[in-house]
Amino acid sequence: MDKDKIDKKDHILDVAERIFSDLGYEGASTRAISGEAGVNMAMLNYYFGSKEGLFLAVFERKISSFQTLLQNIGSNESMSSWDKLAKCIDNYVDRIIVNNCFQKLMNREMSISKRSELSDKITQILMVNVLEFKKLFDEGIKNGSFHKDTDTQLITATIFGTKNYIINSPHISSLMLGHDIRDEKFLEEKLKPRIKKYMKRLLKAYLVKDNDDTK
Amino acid sequence: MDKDKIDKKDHILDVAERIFSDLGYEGASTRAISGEAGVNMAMLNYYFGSKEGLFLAVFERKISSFQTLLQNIGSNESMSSWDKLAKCIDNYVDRIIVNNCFQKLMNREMSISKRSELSDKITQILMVNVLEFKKLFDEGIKNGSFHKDTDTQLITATIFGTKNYIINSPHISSLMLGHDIRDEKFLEEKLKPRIKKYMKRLLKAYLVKDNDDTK
DNA sequence: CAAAATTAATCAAACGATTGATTAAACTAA
DNA sequence: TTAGTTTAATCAATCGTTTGATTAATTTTG
Repeated sequence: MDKDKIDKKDHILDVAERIFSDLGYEGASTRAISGEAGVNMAMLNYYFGSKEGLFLAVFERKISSFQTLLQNIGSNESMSSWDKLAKCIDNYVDRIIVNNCFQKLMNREMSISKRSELSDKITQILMVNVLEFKKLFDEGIKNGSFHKDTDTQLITATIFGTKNYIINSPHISSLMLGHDIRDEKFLEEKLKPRIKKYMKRLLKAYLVKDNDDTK
Repeated sequence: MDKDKIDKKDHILDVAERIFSDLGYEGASTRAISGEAGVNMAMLNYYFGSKEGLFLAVFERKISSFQTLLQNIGSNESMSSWDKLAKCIDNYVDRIIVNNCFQKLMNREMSISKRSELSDKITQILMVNVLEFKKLFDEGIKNGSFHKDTDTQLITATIFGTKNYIINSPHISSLMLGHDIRDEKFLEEKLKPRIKKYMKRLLKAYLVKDNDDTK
C-alpha cells in the first residue's frame, strides 16, 4: 500500500516546515532536514525534485486547509453584520494560533524580495481571508450598522497585523505579555480568549455606530 | 584624515543594510555585499571582523537614532493623555515609514529562533518604544480619561503590528491598498497621513471614555 | 503457480559550486 | 621607512545536487 509512502512524505514535510520556520529558507540545509526526518538526503530530491520543490510542497499541502475556513459565514442572512464579524474573529483566532510555525514561515518569506513565484502563491492564500473580512466590512457599511468613514483596508491590516506581531516575534511578545507565548497551555487557555475579547472590543469601538462603551 | 574611512564604512553599511533586508542574513553573501559596495571582499573582515560583525554593525549604527525618539513627550504636563498619545502616533508614523528596509530586516531577524544575541539586542531596541506607549496608556487609565479595562498590552501589539503588516509584506499591502507602497511619493503624501488619521481614530474609539463618534 | 522482468525506493559517496575567512604581497600616505 | 589599507589568491567547510549500486516491491510472462 502507498499509505506508508504518503506518511513518509508527510513526515518529511512536517520536519521541513518546522526547520524552514525556525531557520528560514537559506538557513535550513537539506542535510539538517533529511537528518532530522531520519531519511537519506537524496530522498528529498527524489520526492520533491529540489530544495525549492520541497519548500513549495510545504506550502501546497497547507493551501487546502486555508481555502475553506471563513467561508459561508458571510452568507448567513439571519445574523447582523457585527455578529458575523465577531464570529469570523473567533474562527480566525482559533485557527491561526495553532498553525503557529507555518504562519511565521509564511510571513517571513513574504518579506523577502526574491522568490516572487512563492510570494504570489502566499499572497493568493492570504488574500482569501483578507477579502472575506473586507466583504463583511463593506456589507456593514452598506446596511448602515458600521461607520461610513471606516478605513476597511487599514482595519484589515490591523486584524492580521496584530496577530502577526504576536506570532512572529515571540521574544518581544513574551516579554510584553509576561509569559512565554510558546507555552501551549497559556496560549490556548489564556491568550486565545483574551485576543478574541480584545479584538472584538477594538473592532466594535471602531466600527459599530450604536456602540455602548459602558458595556 | 579618517573621514574617508568613515564614509567608506558607512557606505558598506548602507549597502549591507539593503542587501540583508532584501535577501535575509543567510541569503546575503559577503561577495554580493562587497561587490555591490565596490570594495574588496576582505575589506568586510578587515573593518567588521566577520559577516556577523558586519550584520551587528548595521544594527549598532541604527540604535542611536532609535533611542531618543518618543522621549519627553510623556513628561509634558500641560497636555491631556490623549493629546500626548496622538502626538506619539504622529511621531511614530513619521519616523518608521522611512526606515523601511531596516524595519523589515529587524522584524525578519526577530522571527528567527537562533542568533539569540541579536534577538536580545533587537528586543532591547524595540522595547523602548513599546514601554513609551505603555506608559501613556497607564497614565491615561490612572487619570480616568481612558477606559479601565483597556488591554494595554494588546493595543500596543496593534500599533506595532499594523505598521509591520504594511511595511513587511509590500506585496499584499500593495494589493490591498491598490497602490505600490514602495512608491515614495504615495507613501509620503497619501499613506502616511492616512495611517495617522486611521490610527488615531482607532485608538480614540477604543481608549477614550467620552469619545464622540459622530465627530 | 513460479520465474523473469520491470519499477520504485533507498543508500553511501562524490560532484561542482559557493560560502565565509585568511593569507601574503602590493599599494598608499605621512 | 613605517604603519595603515587594499588587493588577488587561496583556504577549508558546507552547500544543493547527482551518481551508481543495491534492495524491495510490483508486474509480466510462461
